[in-house]
Amino acid sequence: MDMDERKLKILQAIIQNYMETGEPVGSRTISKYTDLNLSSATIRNEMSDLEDMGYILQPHTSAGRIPSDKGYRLYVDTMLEKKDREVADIKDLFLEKTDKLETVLKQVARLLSENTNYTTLVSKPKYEHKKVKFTQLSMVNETQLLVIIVIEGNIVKDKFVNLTEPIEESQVPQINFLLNTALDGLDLTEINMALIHKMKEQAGQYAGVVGVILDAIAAAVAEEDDYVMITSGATNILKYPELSDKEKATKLLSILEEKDTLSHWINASGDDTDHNIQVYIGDESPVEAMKDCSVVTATYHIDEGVYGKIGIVGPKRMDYEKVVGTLENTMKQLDAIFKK
Amino acid sequence: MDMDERKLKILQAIIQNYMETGEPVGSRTISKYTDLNLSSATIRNEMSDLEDMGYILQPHTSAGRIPSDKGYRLYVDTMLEKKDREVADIKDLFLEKTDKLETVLKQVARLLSENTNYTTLVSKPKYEHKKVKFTQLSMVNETQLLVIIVIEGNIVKDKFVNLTEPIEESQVPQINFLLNTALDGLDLTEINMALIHKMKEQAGQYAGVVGVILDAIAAAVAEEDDYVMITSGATNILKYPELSDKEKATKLLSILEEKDTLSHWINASGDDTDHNIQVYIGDESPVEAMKDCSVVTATYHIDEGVYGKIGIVGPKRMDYEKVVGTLENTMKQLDAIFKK
DNA sequence: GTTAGCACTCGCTTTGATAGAGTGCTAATC
DNA sequence: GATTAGCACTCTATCAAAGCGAGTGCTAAC
Repeated sequence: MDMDERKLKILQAIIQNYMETGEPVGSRTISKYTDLNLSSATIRNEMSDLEDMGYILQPHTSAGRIPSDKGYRLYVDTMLEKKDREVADIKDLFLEKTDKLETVLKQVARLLSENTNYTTLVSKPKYEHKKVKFTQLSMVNETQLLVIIVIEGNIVKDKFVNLTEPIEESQVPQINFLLNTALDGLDLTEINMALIHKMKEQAGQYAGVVGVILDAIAAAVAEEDDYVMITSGATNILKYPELSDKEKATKLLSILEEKDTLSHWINASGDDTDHNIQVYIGDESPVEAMKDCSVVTATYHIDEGVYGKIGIVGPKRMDYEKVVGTLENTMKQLDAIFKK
Repeated sequence: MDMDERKLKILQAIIQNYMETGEPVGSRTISKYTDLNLSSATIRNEMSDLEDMGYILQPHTSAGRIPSDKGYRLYVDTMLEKKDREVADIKDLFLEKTDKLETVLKQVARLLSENTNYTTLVSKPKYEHKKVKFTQLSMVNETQLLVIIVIEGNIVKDKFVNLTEPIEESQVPQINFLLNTALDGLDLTEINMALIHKMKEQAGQYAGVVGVILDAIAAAVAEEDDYVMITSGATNILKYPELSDKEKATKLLSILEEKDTLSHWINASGDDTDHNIQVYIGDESPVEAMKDCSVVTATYHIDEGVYGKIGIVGPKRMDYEKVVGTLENTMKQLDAIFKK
């Protein structure tokens, strides 16, 4: 038994109807559904075939059919029509290019979740392999320094350092210079024990201070894992009956609140240049609690090698056309903003 | 009709039983409940009185009684026993005093929500009336500067500034000095249009640059409102049947996600020195969506005049003793850490 | 003042009956 | 050979009736 044009049309009709209503779709519904003028009996035969092929399934004997994961997959792969989706101009959110990246990402997340009525995840960009642009030391008092580290992509990290022995204000510029010459152009991953050791040796009289500062820098840089996911519209989950029973909702919301699992997964998927859009349907997602959801992800690029991901989570019957379109548009806008 | 010892005991028994089970409490239950050896009939008479006085109410004619807001209020005001509550040492969360305040607060929130099984809110401290400690300019490239502002309490703000005309590296220290002399010891609220105007005049040849920088500083300082609430354990809400029906849960979780309303309320309540613990039962809370909850708040102090609030949100039948005790202990620990 | 006893109320659960949506199969039709 | 009308069948969802049980209020006795 193989697929033909008519079966595809019927499958599409089932999926579209199910997306709107969330109820199993019966043969009579499809029969009345314009275009293909077929009786419900014929549709029934075709549906029976589609079920055998695994594209749809029946919740119980006397119910209509709903799409299976395989059905959705076919739909997403071959039946999506691309239309231009309007998204409010992100540029307007971005008052100046100097604004905090985090603020912008939060607003993008909010925009997307309000626009789609699904939940939005945004991962802050990873900058593992970025280089140190410069560091800046400031003296707070004679035993405390403030270290500022600026990384490519204008990411700013700050850290206070308590010194074991007091230093003179006049020494600060020298130490600062020492640090900058040593760290200039270094990859963040290169700031490790070996480097710290080596630099201490070169630091001569400042060995002690420099050691403490480097430790602080390493700590500050490592801190990035701290808070890498932004979520918005988590409560949208509760709008969809198939996700909102207590047990599922609790699991989902917990996962969203924790952020750990998500951030691992979403970052693990790696850089797929070209801000490829990926669709994970049900079990295709590696996160157990999301097996009743679909997730659409996209990659945005801030700078060469600095990228993050945006994900939209909704029920399997989410409006893929809208979500994919909206994400594509958003990516285009983000790229335009960052590329300049 | 007035209150006597016995009525109080009965009320207490009702409340405690209801807290455990969440079910209306009947006269027979209380009758079997040790101490006061009274038959269910007597208890019934007393309960009828307590109902007339407004301390308890009946969901329907043939059900037991549940405490009213007034009942809880009496309980909280007069019947709480203080016991020392153990909370994991917060000091251990705090690896060094140099750690980011936000990180610590997040961990405190998490600790509290896990400890109590309720939802925890933490507001970041307001620093409206704090003074500028110093600013530090760094040159990124010839038309871009990085401004760092350090405020009392070691709060660090950063902001990139795009210049309309390029400057020389050698000018940066001079401008920096100019800024520092002018801003040193200023209250943040004093950084306003008038000041900016005045400073521009004094800045002579640097008027343009200084103006742009001051605007940026004003913007950076204003940004604080951005993200002042931390929440943890929001999904705990769903553990309590009286809060977890779809409608209530959606409202509550939305409020928690938005954070705006909460932050207004929790900050509006002002500084009540002595980290006073406040209990809001049901309607006593000004937030409509929380009328089925109770909220316990406490104030922590980071520094003279720099304080934030911690709130714990749960069902009205929350374990007030535990929550109040835990919060008191937590406050003591936080104070000990910050005071030194 | 306390308590035993009893009639009564009311929500929750179970049961059974019914309606309705949908199917699969068969036989007739195109 | 493909399509369709027709029918028996299945399964769920809904509703009412019945019974249960927890709890009450009141009265009369202790």
